[in-house]
Amino acid sequence: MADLFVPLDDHPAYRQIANVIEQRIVARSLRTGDALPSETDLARQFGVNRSTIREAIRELEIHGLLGRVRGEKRLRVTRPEPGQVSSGVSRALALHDVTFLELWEAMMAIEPVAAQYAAARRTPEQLQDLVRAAARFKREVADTTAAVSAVVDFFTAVAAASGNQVLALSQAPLNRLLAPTLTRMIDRVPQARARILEAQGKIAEAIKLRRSEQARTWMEKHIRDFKRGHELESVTPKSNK
Amino acid sequence: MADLFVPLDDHPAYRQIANVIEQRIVARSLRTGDALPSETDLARQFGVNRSTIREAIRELEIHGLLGRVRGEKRLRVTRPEPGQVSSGVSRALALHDVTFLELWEAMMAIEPVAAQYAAARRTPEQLQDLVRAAARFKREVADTTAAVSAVVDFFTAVAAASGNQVLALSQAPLNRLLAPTLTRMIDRVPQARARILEAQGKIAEAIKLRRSEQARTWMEKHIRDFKRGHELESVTPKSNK
DNA sequence: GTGGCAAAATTGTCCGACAGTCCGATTATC
DNA sequence: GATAATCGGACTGTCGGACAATTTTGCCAC
Repeated sequence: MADLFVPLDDHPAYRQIANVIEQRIVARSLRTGDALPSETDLARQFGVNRSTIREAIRELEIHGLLGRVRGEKRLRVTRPEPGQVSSGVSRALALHDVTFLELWEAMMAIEPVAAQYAAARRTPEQLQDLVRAAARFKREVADTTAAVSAVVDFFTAVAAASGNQVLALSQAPLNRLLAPTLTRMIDRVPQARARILEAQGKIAEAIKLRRSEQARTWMEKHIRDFKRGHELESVTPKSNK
Repeated sequence: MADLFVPLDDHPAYRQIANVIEQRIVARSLRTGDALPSETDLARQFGVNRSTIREAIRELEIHGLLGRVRGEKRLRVTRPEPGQVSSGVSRALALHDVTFLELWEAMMAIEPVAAQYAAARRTPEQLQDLVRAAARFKREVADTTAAVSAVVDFFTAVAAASGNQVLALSQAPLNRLLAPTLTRMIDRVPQARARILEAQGKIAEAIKLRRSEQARTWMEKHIRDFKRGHELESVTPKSNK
């Protein structure tokens, strides 16, 4: 079944070069923060033209392996940040026309667990971030855009507090997908804001008091609410179209 | 917490161009399969040099939004495939030095749920893929590399069968992280192979019979085994170093 | 050392060019 | 008439060189 030969694809020089540099980075031979040689120098070392180097660099830059600190010129090795990486994932998902149900199921799988671990492991700073996001929601509850953004930040803060980078990175793309749906929902379902407020309060409280189980079950309720909200919003298609 | 304004970094022309094209794609104004104009033509349309266009294109190509069918020259709009996207995520995670525990917790959150939905929704083809991966493990059980790859394929097949693209895409990066650990474990812990074999059998059976709960609990056991295996392997540091 | 300044280096962009290859149309062959 | 060989054009990958804008560096005075 599996083909005997794989097509040799990597031919383009810029891709090969990108791979070489990438391997250096993952092998830690080039370490985070190290500055890279200049493009001209790289071109000389690899024996190719600068244009070619540039295309290779672009690839790594996009993957978040290379970057420059604001206003600086020299390129240096950086660690890919969750936000950067996850944006690619969420765009991919958006293009695949994920349904709300798919998103919801994934959230249901991840968020409660994240909340549970957050209760167990959160640092004071992480707790503060989380509380602050909740406070922001409360304060900006009338402004839909700000409120939605606060909800997203709350989820992000919980995931960060879970002390698990894998969960955090898995969760990040979900946020971006949630935002549009949530915006509609929050506007059309009157009780949504109050329920979010309550849930965030309970979850934050549980995480503060290090009650893992409570954090988990409240997060479950919270997410379940989203589904109910979505259903309510869907069967009330009054004002659109 | 979140900054109110993002610094407008997009200055470089190649980035702006990339963004413009990207927006066209996500807005479906350019649709999957559509062929793009040639680089020369794009350069003309945007009023920039071809080199600049190339750098922009590279960006989209890497994100999986653009690609070319093997051996074809024209660039066309493609949908980012999970494999492509997830490789970025797993590389990012690897660079962040995720621990086995972090990985395990995430697997524990996602895989059982995926198995559960797979039992409910799998198509005959998906079932077949899954069974085939299990069979491959059984057959190649002696060859560590092949066996590990079969395990990964099994997980992938379960996730695909879940009928949930978000879960599938969340799960994909975990595989690549699992492989190295699993390789060591499977070699050092004698009973590992037998347990994997049994678990895969039970899970496949449950999915075949559409027993959601059973699929879920067996997957949980399966994943738990990994943790035990990892602990066993860790406290038996005989042959290395 | 600190500050300031001019020179050197570096990046983003442009122009022009060429070999290798893919595509489409034309022509030759059965 | 259908298929196969052929040819020219179009396009990509890569190259070399060039230039303005900005950053970094080396140096000098304080």
